Amino acid sequence: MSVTLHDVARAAGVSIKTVSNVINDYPHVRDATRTRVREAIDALDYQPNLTARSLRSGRTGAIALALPELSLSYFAELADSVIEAAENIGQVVIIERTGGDRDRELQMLTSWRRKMTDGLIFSPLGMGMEDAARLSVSYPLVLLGERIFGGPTDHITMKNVDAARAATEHLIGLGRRRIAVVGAHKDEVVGSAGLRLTGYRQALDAAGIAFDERLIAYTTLWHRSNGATAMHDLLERDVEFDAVFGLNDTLALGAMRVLQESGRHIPVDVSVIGFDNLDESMYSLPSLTTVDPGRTQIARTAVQSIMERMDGHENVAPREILADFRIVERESTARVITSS
Amino acid sequence: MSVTLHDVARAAGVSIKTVSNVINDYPHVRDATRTRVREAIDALDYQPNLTARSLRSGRTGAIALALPELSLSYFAELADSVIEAAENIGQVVIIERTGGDRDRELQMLTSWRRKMTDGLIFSPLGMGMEDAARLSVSYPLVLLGERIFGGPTDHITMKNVDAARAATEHLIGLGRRRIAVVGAHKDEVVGSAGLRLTGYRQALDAAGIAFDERLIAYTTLWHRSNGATAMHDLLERDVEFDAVFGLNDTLALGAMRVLQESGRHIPVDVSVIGFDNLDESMYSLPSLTTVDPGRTQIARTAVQSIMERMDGHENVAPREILADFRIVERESTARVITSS
DNA sequence: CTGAAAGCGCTAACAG
DNA sequence: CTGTTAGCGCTTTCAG
Repeated sequence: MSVTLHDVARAAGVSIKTVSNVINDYPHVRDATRTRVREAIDALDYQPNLTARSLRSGRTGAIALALPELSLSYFAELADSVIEAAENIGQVVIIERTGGDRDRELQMLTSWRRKMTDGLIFSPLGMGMEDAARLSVSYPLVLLGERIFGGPTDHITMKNVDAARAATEHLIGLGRRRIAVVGAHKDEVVGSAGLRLTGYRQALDAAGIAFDERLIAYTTLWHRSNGATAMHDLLERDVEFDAVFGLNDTLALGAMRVLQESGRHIPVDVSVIGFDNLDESMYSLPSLTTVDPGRTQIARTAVQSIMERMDGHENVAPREILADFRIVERESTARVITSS
Repeated sequence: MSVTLHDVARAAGVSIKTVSNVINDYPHVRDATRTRVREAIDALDYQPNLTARSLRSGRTGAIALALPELSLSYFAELADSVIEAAENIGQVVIIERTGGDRDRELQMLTSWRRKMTDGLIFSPLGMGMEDAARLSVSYPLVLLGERIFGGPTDHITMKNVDAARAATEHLIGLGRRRIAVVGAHKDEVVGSAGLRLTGYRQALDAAGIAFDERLIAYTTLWHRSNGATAMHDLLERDVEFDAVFGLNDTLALGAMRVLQESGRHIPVDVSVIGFDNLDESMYSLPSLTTVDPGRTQIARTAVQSIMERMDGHENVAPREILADFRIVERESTARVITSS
């Protein structure tokens, strides 16, 4: 079997406590002893049993991350960021798929399997405001996303309204006045779509531009194909527009594609902006201007928050943290020099 | 603190052994006792401590999955499949990022953190054949991918050569004779690029079509933009072609894009096929014909293999398992009815 | 059919 | 500065 503290202790001719002290960098160990123990550890290739350590310490060193599915780019990149942030502080991440299904999300919250983790970073898609109370759990839980606000836990999300407003203002700053929106959800108030549409309207209002319902294209899902279909709708509607705000990058990419097929040139005829700053947006043709919603900050803060709640901050009031956003200017909104 | 076996035992008026028996569905428990214990469990909302169970049983219920990064769609979807497969048999998955870096991959193999898992599903990108011996480890390890063959562990991968050959034959079957390849790697023999190019050449040979070096476009990375750039190269090369084989979907998607911009119609002027069957290939315009490399089967088999190696099959000789592939026909290779 | 008790490998009081 | 010892919560012989 695997080598234990006892084996090392015997080999080094000390007690297991001393070995433990060396391993945990406990200061009061004589140098000679320390090196002797170190040698024994190396010789035997001793590796601590993390399970035993967990049982003793009550910590597992693992964080659960529950999200809809990794085949959605946004969540894949979110997971990547969370794993990286966790790794930086020596934690590992267990990923759980909910499929965006409300029942599975609720189930997740009380799952046995959660017991092997120190906390849960939870990104629901199916749950709504009416489920907020269910987030009251006895372990560190951090909520992500735009489905539930004002819940009983720390909530880390992006400045959807402000960022969408800034994105729209960016287009307005380019001289655009007829700005189409791709991916809106009918009658949604919270939720990414609702909040971002609010930001859009705020920017319009501030600039004195009238809101035109005909410029809004609705989709239920946010895949590339939905962006494409929405753009087809817009083109058929025969309404003029000189810019497009894709409510996320995937939509914008799909819309951009159809725009180009229709013979319009981006960014000369139409400027396009997205939201999410996915990796692939950097590589599209033209590259896509987008809103970086601060994913790494969200990930880092989420992990940090779990750790804080673990050691003593259990009773601090729930916090609402909004990550800083940033417009990433790329080719799709380049200023075009027109010869006059 | 949390409720333990003792608490339940006390509440039910039995010993902890009996409670344990009930929890583990041990058959020889009197019905009356069983229900009494069940009630106590419900009343106290008892949940077993998985860490303690792990310490005792020597199993953690978690599998590690080491891969380059989740922002690459292929790996995101692979991870999704592995998580799903693991979930089906009650295991969770810890994802580790290597960035495709050889040193980090080697490090992964001996990491302390691996100790919290029952085994490792390992998808290297930086390591090569010369590192095969490093895969000799004392825990269940399953190798994925095309970097190392004939190593000391179970290896699950796809039929790269056969599938690439079938993809090429699919194009030939459409009447195509000048088939360009996007994403080749210079002088590579193993590795996805090398193997798939071999399959391509086999199909050509079998059909009596001469290999033309000018139809091969090389790229180092396999992003969309690389597919686009490669296609630009091909077009500038001024060489005729009537079909494109993207060595993966991402490349094919990028290439398709540039083809369309150049005024060529897919599939009328040029047929395009990819490799990987990513989710997004279903939603492109036109939708992309591709090779489904059997990702779910790979994931399922990998998880299964870890479990088998855990209980007794330690000494079975390493197996090389190739998943079944399948051509997924979509619009990009639709047969075009030409009026003659 | 059920109970007592040992022990998985580790950490942390508490002694010395 | 180092050793002894008592558990963390569970499973599992071994007795009854």
